[in-house]
Amino acid sequence: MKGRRTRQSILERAVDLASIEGLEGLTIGGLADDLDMSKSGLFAHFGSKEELQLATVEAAAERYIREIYTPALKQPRGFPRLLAICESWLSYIRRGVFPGGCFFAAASFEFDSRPGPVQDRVRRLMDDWIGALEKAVRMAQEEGHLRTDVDPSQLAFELNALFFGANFAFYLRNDQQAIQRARQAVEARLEALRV
Amino acid sequence: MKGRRTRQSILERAVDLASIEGLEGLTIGGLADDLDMSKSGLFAHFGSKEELQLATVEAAAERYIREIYTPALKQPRGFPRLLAICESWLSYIRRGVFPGGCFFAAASFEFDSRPGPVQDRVRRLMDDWIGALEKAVRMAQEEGHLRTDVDPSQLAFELNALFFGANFAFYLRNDQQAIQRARQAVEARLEALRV
DNA sequence: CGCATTTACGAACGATCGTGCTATTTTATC
DNA sequence: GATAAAATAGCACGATCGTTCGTAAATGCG
Repeated sequence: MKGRRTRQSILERAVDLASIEGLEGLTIGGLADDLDMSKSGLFAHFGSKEELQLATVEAAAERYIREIYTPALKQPRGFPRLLAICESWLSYIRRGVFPGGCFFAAASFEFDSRPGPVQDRVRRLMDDWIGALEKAVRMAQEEGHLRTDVDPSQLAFELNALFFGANFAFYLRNDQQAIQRARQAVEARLEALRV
Repeated sequence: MKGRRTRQSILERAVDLASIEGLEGLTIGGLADDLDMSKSGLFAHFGSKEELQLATVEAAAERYIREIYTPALKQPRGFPRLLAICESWLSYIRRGVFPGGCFFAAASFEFDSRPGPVQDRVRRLMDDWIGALEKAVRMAQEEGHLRTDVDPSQLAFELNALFFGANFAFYLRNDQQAIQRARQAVEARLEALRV
């Protein structure tokens, strides 16, 4: 089936564009022009703009997991893996995996007050992501690598905040030191909790 | 002049709406309907959508400074004022000063890849804000309240990241503990640097 | 009050939005 | 290679976008 392949290439481009213009700024006609295809031809793959947005979020999630989470899982569970996730996140910003900055940071702030299926999906994915961070912390504690008097949710909150802060400083403020700053804060915090 | 008064009330509403729908999602017709006035009547106050966006950013900045910065300046310079700025920020999120969450967090992520006058203005304001944080840190050091081996830019980066993280967790994830988590992280970090 | 100025409105423009139809082209199967 | 199915294109729709313009109403000053 050629349809599936076309659909996938549409979504890859949609993810890139949405990271720049936002999921609402994403336009069916504009996306079609960008891909040199007809509006109706593209539209037929999704049936509605909302379905396109949901599919775009899904494609972004796959890229996100592939670029950040999966590589870090190669590190042994515990402190090394936790650190690898953090480094992976910062590298993902530096490499510009999404041309407009972290897709999910942008989508989180775009949809935090726009109820509907897209918000629901973004929220669930971010819950999963924070959950993955918490799990990595908990495993580091279970392995005896990390002090147990710190709440995994608390540490996951702080690490994620530093990631978003790095994205903000790097993409809006063009602060070339942003990633180094985030790394320093992450490592200082983790090092202090190391047993 | 009645025009100025009308313009101001338009902008107050525009700020609220833009914090929910975004500055691009803000619509002249929609804003006019919301205020029970004509599209062209409202339009005449600004002359273009971009001017409306710029004026909205300006109005949001005034509210931001009035709600966060000015109150904190009543505290004596040094550690008390630095802590007051942080508490003021968290309180500003809890109180819902902007109905859709922090206007500037949203605008920062919306415009971080949209070059133009609006991005320029948002960037400058955020530079000013981070600069104000740095200044508060530096004053705390000069007063002998804070260790001098920490880079003010580094600490300002970390504090701002925690603020954005709190906004994210509070508004998208509906995490009622978000503000408490941010406060804990802020206070732990500042307390550790206190002399 | 009268009058000049400011402010607001109504209607309309071309462009673009998402979406629905029908026709044509391309693909996959026998 | 014929044929059924799938994929894409073309065209048009109503709605809404930002914007313009001419006119009416409201305002403020003497």
